[in-house]
Amino acid sequence: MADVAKLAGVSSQTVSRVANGQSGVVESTREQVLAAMRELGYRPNSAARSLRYGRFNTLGVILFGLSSTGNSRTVEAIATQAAAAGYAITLIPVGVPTQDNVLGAFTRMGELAVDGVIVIIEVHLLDAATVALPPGVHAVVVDSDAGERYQVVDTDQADGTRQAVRHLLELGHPTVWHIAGPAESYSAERRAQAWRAVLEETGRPVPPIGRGDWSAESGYRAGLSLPDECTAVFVANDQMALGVLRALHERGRRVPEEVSVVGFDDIADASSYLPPLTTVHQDFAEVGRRCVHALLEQIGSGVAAPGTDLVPTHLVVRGSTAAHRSVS
Amino acid sequence: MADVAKLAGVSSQTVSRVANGQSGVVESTREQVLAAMRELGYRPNSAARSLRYGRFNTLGVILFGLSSTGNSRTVEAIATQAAAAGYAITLIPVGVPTQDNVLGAFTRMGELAVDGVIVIIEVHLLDAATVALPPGVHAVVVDSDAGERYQVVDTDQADGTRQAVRHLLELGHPTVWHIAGPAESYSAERRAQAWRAVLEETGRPVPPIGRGDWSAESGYRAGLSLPDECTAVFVANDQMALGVLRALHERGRRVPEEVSVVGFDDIADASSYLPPLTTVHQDFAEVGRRCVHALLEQIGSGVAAPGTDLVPTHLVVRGSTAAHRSVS
DNA sequence: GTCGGAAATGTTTGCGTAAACATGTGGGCG
DNA sequence: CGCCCACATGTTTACGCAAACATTTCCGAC
Repeated sequence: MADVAKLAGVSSQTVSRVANGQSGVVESTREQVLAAMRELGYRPNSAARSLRYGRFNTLGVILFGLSSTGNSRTVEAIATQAAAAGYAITLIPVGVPTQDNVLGAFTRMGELAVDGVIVIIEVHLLDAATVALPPGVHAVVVDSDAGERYQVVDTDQADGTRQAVRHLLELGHPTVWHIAGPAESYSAERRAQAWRAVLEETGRPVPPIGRGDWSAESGYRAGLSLPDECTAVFVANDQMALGVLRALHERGRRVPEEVSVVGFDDIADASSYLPPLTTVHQDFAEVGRRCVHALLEQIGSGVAAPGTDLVPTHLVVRGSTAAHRSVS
Repeated sequence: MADVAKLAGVSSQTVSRVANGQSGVVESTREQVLAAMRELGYRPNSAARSLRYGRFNTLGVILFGLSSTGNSRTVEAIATQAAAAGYAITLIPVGVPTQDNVLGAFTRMGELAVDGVIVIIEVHLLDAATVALPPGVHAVVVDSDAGERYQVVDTDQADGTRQAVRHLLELGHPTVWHIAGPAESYSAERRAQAWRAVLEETGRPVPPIGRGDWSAESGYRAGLSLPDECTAVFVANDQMALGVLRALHERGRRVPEEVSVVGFDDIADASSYLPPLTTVHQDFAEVGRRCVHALLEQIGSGVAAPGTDLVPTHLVVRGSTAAHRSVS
């Protein structure tokens, strides 16, 4: 900056004013400064800026992985929304979501150049009081039930599940089987609980639960283990549903004629599955938007407002569900 | 920091030494300082650190979107690898990859707190000399042919395509149709060129090319337009291949008995498609690793080494391809 | 006892920026 | 014609940290 000032024949303060587009600089001077900037390839040093302002204009995102279905879309929405507000986002990946690793990420994050963090670890470790964010850090948590201690943005998992299960029951299926996600996952647990609740409320038998790890492959394995009397399955995400479709196909059970399948997420591919998948639509982008909005508000006001913000879901009926026909 | 120093009864320099784990601090003093840090919840200010050191320990990633299949996996690998080297990564999303937007991102990036950038915009704008990174910025570009001006890490698109097309020809198909990605995409063009080259080398007729936008939905539409005489299709990515499978299914054309389909990417779901998809495996994680490695080296040495680093690909044969049987 | 030297700790300084304050310069108005 | 004010620009300072240098302390050797 000093070099620019010298070349333009002005003080560094004037350069600063030009760089920030402040008024009070006469046009001819501005031109000179801009020319000097171009010539020297001047670019402001954001570290110094941050130091001066005490803010980084950066948000951190702590996540377990981008590969899991919705995360990348949520992160994308966060990035877009943050960019619109003049914030950059920094990714803090946590390899394996063990307690130690998560704690480690929180610690590192504390030293990172961020004004606040969004936590998307998908694992209900935050519920345990042993794992806590450093005090004084502005944070918004996605998909957790730590709503009493943190500001939480969550998809309305329970409602989406209810819609899915009721849809199947209304089609005349005697009951609905369930293939859940990993037990450590908060979302998986929520969906499983809601599934069980609907069955119990309506007096249906509750079949044993299947488990997968969100991957299509695990869904395939779970699908192979489904008993023959099963005529309706609610699968905890679309990718596992894809695996279930394949398993049922290999076993010669036609979908939807013999078995109805419902997924969760409504990823872009779901409408191209064979058959196109009936699934619960989740608005990842909206989750991202609300996270950023809530976090920026928290940073701006300086106070956290614990509580849970639920983003609605809705069932999208496609070709993988049909009315139950009793075995003739 | 000054507060900690006062509370511990030492100078701020000693606090600094403790914070950085330097030697030359007697145990009792260290204890006191650590205690004071804990009590005050002290966390070092990374802006000041960066300002002092002149480095941010942060890499920027300029990308078009995380939704496109491989990007999220590449970014994940980048994040993991960077974290291992003590670097954080900052995402710089570019909404629509127009020239203006990309230029804008480059400009913003110049002001960002990063030591270098990885560009994953998937669009061959960088080839045009009109769009250039700010001079003096350390950069590595993914999937581009700007290898003469930048350091490029690329998947061996051409070789993967050759393997795919030859595989189909060896199965006895008279020729191979192609459904390409968007014309703006560098990868799409590379794959289309390689496909055409193999057909020409082997003296096969070159059928008209189909186009999609990488989405399953667009693959579905392209699949509906395939003529009846088509017995083998090479689709530019797995998601479009999924759409093609659906289109063929709806048209009553059996895969692989009547039509063989090959995809590209080998995403996790591909093995669960109906039928499991034969596809070209791409090592996204390796791409990410090499990017980070190359970039860190460039930052360390201060000099760029333009050139292209090709990550190999290989064909994974599954159930969507079979020997050609002449129409009887 | 004194001196040298090593180890522990303190002091000064500058990284690049922008706010706050200081200075200069010109024009309008009484 | 002089005064004052508005506006353009310059100077000083502090942000938090750590390198470089300065000082203190303590120990052993003579």
